[in-house]
Amino acid sequence: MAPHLNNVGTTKERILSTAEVLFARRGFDGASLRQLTAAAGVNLAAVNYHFGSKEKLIEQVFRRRLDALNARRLDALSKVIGTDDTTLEDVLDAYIRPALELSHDDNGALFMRVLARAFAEHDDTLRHFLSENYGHVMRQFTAEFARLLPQLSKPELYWRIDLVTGALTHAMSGFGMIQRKSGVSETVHLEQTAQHLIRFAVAGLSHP
Amino acid sequence: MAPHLNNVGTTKERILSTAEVLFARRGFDGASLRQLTAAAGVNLAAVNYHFGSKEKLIEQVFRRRLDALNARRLDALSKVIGTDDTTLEDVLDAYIRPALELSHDDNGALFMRVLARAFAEHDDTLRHFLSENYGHVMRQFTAEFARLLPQLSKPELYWRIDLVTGALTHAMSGFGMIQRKSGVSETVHLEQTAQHLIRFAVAGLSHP
DNA sequence: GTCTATAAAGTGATAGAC
DNA sequence: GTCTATCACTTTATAGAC
Repeated sequence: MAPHLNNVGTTKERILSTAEVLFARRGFDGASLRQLTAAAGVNLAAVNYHFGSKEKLIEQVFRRRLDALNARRLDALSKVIGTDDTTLEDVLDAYIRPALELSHDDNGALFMRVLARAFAEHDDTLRHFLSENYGHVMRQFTAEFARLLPQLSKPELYWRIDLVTGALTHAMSGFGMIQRKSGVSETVHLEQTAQHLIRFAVAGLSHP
Repeated sequence: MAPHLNNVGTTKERILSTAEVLFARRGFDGASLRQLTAAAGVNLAAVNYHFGSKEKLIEQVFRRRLDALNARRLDALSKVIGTDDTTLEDVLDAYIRPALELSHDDNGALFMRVLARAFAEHDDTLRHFLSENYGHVMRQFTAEFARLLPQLSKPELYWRIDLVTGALTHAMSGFGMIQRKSGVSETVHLEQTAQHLIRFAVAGLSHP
């Protein structure tokens, strides 16, 4: 065996995949370009050649997953709104399910951990990047929550969304590592988890 | 003005307070001993003299706050249990209020951010240290939740506690930075926040 | 596009004077 | 208990050969 964690795909892809794993495990500061390029089986200089800097590599790690994830969220949302009988469950399903499904392919679960880390870091540069590029998604979901929960004041609603977001981010960063019982299929496990999270979020958002 | 962030107290105390601020802002890896000792207005060598290593300094940053915080939590818990009419609200109040009160003195709010960071890091050494030293607190609260929510299966209960913990950790790491409306006193603001969090947690734990 | 070599700065930790 | 000076490394980034 080669002394690499990752030796499939192009150099650029290998770097991105390996970065995801190491950023999840040791953080953005904790994972050095030397560890990363060694694990990816590429040359140290390759990161700067392909991405320009470590900072830009970090951005690309987010972009690779979030572009697809948020597109699927908005797509799912557009399919449940606009009718008279849209429920809170429907909207939450559109938000939660794409993230849970992401947790099932290759390193998707690790990416959710990277996301949770970024969330906790409170780093201004990163927050600005995320809000700039993906803020519209959260705004669209928030508008829908406001429509479905007209009895809540704006501050009250924002409080609850913030709490639910904290809970979901935390839960999803652990999901994928949770042992599912033998005899329970992957599909059923995902379905059960989705129902757990959705019911919790409904209770947290709509309690009297 | 001296070029320091912090120049009151003993050297050891200055290091601890400054470490709390910088660890909250830049993370454990992100804040170097050089930045830290410069900001504290002490000599670089002082950290190793007083604490032995950066790792042990980090442990002391946690100890300084968590010893008091968890003692107050257990004290509050002991005062509400044992009677026939203990409610879920009472138990959650015993868990949440000490943390919110901590957020109000000097850098307490920043410590909650350090805690949220540690939570997201998934670092084994740190998790082991926290579980070893403060795990009994969470176990005692969990036992009380189990007693008050007998209709929930063990896995179901653990799921919900995990989600609530994620929400509270996230919320408290932001608390203290939230602008309170002028005209609302510090005491009232804390009371309102406590009620928010408690009601959310009750809903999340006890929904059907 | 990939390599080696190296620059320039930063890291935790320590020895030894005061 | 505090200081300076320094060791031994690691960090990101880049210049220039292939």
